[in-house]
Amino acid sequence: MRLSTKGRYAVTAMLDLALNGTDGPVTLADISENQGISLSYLEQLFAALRSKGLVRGVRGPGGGYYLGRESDEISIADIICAVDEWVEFTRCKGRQNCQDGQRCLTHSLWDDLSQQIFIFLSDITLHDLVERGEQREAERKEKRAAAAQILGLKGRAA
Amino acid sequence: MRLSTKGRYAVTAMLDLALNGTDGPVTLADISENQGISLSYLEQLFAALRSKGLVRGVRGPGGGYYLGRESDEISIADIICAVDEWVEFTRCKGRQNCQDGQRCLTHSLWDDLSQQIFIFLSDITLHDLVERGEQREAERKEKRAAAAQILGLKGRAA
DNA sequence: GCAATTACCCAGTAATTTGCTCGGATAAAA
DNA sequence: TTTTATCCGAGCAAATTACTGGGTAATTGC
Repeated sequence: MRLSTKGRYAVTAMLDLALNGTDGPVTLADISENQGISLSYLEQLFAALRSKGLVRGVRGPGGGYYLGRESDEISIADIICAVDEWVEFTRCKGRQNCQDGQRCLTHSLWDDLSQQIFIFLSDITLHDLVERGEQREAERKEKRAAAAQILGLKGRAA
Repeated sequence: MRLSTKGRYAVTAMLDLALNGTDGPVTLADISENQGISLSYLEQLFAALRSKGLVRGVRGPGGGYYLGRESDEISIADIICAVDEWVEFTRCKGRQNCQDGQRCLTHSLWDDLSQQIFIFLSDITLHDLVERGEQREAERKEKRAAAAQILGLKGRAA
């Protein structure tokens, strides 16, 4: 598993899509402005995402991108693997000195850990994140309302 | 959170230390050979690990490195953060267009996820990995023994 | 004392990755 | 047919990764 800024860009872009793509496609120009990523770089990322079926492009005016599947069918691992090219685990390829247990042990331990991280991120979907975000948002709103009421600012909070 | 090959190198090197450092310090030359990392690069990594107290160096012949703490007191997150310089979350620093909910929402969602990965890796210690490795090793040995017995190769397995 | 061995330190640099600019081509809506 | 958008690819600056090679400082065994 690998987690770079590239992966972060891809995830935030996909989140943008999940949030704003409910009524019509979202243009890369919009995402570019929202997330502060250059249009060309987004194009690169979305080429990878598209090839993996994670997004669907619609050309022409009024066009843009849709999610390729339902947001609860797209895991964070899917997204990161799509753009990070997933250069396979370090299974001691080529290094023949890894036959005898001791030496290769650390590698297999790392592989196990890597696998765990992968599974962890495979269990989190775009939908989960959005939902969690809404929940937080609601909590915050509630807190603000409660605070406003305690302070007697408005009688009943907006 | 960030997870690069640099972090992988650091983790496998620390695993090497945890496995082989029980009777005396381990030299970087050994780790270099075991893990296939250049000596100088290891020095760089260990300078960072040392500055965070994760390893302790001993100079002179017969010297090398010890773990700085007990292996169950060193988390994977500790190691990765030590070498990856932990360039802070993208909390929309500088970008003032992130005031209004919608735009900054994706960023805070990413931050949440990043935080979750961090916590996940903070809960896994070197000791955990080593132990799990031994367990796997034992399972494999058991399986081999059982297989040998079933096949009647040795009567009782070694 | 002296030589060997190790950590420690730092400057330079090749290779790779990241993220961007630019210049286009194709598809669809207006 | 013009405009809007995805698509496509070459090229490039900056950052990061990983290494080479120069040393110095501490410790050991002789």
